[in-house]
Amino acid sequence: MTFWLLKSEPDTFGIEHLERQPDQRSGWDGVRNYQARNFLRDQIKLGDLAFFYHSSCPQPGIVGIVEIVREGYPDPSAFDPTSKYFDAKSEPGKVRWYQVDVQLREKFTDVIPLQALKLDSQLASMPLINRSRLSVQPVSEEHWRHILSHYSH
DNA sequence: GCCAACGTTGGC
DNA sequence: GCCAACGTTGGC
Repeated sequence: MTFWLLKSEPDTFGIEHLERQPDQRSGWDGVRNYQARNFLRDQIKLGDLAFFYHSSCPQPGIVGIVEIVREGYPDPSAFDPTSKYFDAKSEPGKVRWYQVDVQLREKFTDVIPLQALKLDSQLASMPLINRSRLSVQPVSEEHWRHILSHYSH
């Protein structure tokens, strides 16, 4: 069992969008970074939990928890010319990009702001804090518990 | 809108 | 294989 953090822009797909999906469940598509892809393809397992993180918005931060309900499988949006995630270099039959399916487990009543997490020395080693532009990242169990016990209610 | 971080591309 | 140019992410 591993913990994760998944970033998404709320203008594109925020936790409110997930909340409105049938069964509050959705594919996590559009990841176009190889390191993030490798996590999706190889490491994220059924039943793993992930923080849902809102980026590029007025209040960046953690907004809830999702559970992985399907492990890595090819992201069809890479092959769809009408998709904003279309990848012209993806050859048919050669899968480059993967997604998982997530289901909403908890929507926090308040955002846990990035601003607060950055001030917490216990969290300084999180990729969220010290590594830019990684949209899928592991969260240690220690950090997971720390964030839940100190910042969510 | 700016710009730092950093990943990708392509010429050599 | 190096590295400069370029593109994207994402906080501010």
